[in-house]
Amino acid sequence: MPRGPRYGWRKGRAGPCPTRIYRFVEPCLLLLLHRNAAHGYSLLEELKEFGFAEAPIDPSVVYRALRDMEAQGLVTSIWDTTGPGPPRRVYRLTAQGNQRLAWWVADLRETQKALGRFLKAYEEHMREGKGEHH
Amino acid sequence: MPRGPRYGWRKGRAGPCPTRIYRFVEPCLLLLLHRNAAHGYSLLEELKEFGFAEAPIDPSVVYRALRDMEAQGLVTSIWDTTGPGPPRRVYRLTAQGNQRLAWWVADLRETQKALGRFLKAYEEHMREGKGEHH
DNA sequence: ATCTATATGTGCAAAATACCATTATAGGCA
DNA sequence: TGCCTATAATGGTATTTTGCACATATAGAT
Repeated sequence: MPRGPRYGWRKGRAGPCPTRIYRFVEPCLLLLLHRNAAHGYSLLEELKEFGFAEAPIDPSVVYRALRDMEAQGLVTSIWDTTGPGPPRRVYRLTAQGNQRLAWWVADLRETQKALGRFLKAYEEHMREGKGEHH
Repeated sequence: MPRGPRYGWRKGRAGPCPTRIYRFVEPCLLLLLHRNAAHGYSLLEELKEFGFAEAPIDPSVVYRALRDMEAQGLVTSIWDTTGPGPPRRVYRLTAQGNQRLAWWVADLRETQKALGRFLKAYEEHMREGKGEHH
C-alpha cells in the first residue's frame, strides 16, 4: 500500500520477490538442484513453488545467481546440445553446494525465529494497548 | 561458515543484521515508537530486543532510517535540550506511521509463510532422499 | 587537561536487485 | 521465404540498502 520513492523498487512492488529476504533465490536453487540437475530456464519455472509466481523473478537474476554459484564451486555445469532449441547449460550440485544448502537452512531458521519474535511483540503490545499510540 | 567475496558483507558477517530481511529496522523502530516516543540513541539500545544484540546495528543506519521516516511523514521530531549532554531529537509516531506499521506486519507475516514453505519443502525432501543428492 | 559516555550526523564503497536490451536456435504457419 | 513464438542464456546500468570509517558536540569524571 505505501507509496513514495522507497516503496516499491520500481513498479508498485513491495520488495525483492517474494520474501524480503536477501539472496533468497540461492537457497531455493540449491534445494531444487539437490532434488535434480537442471538448466536455468526450467529452474525459472520450478521457482514458482517458493512464491516466485505471485512476484515473478527476472530471468537475469536466476542466470546470474547460477553463474556466481558456479564461480564459488557450489555447482558445476555442462552444455547440453541434445534436444531441440538452443543449447542448455545443465547445472549439478557439488558437495560444497550441499554444505551451503545446510548452512542456508540453519540461517533461515534463525531468520524465522527473529521474525516470530517481532510479530509476537507486536501482537502482545496491541493486545495491551488496543492499537492506540500516545 | 561459508567464505568468499559474497559472505558476509565485509567482516565475516552472515548478512545484514540480524534477520536477513530488507529494511527490518524500520518496522522495529515503528513498533518501539508506537509504544513510546524516544530519541535515536535510546532506540539503539531498545533494538536489541529484536535481535540487534548478537549482530549490532550501526548507529548511522538507525539515524538515517529515522530521518527518512520523518521525510515520509511516518514520524515527527522535536529537539529536547533539557537534561545533560548534547541535545536529543525525540521522535513521535504519526497516524501515517501507525498505518505503515500495520502494512509492515502484514508483509512480514507473508514473509514468514514463504519461509515456512521453503523449510517444509527442505525437510520433506530430506526425509525422502536421506540427504543424498545424485 | 584528558578520557569516557552521550548524542547526532556525513561520505563513500560494496552488494543485491530490477529493468531493459541483445543474441541465438528451432518449429509452426501464412 | 519471411514472420512469429517459444526456448535459452547473457550483458549493461540505475536504484536501493547496508556497512564502515570518520566528524562533531556536550557534559561529567579522573
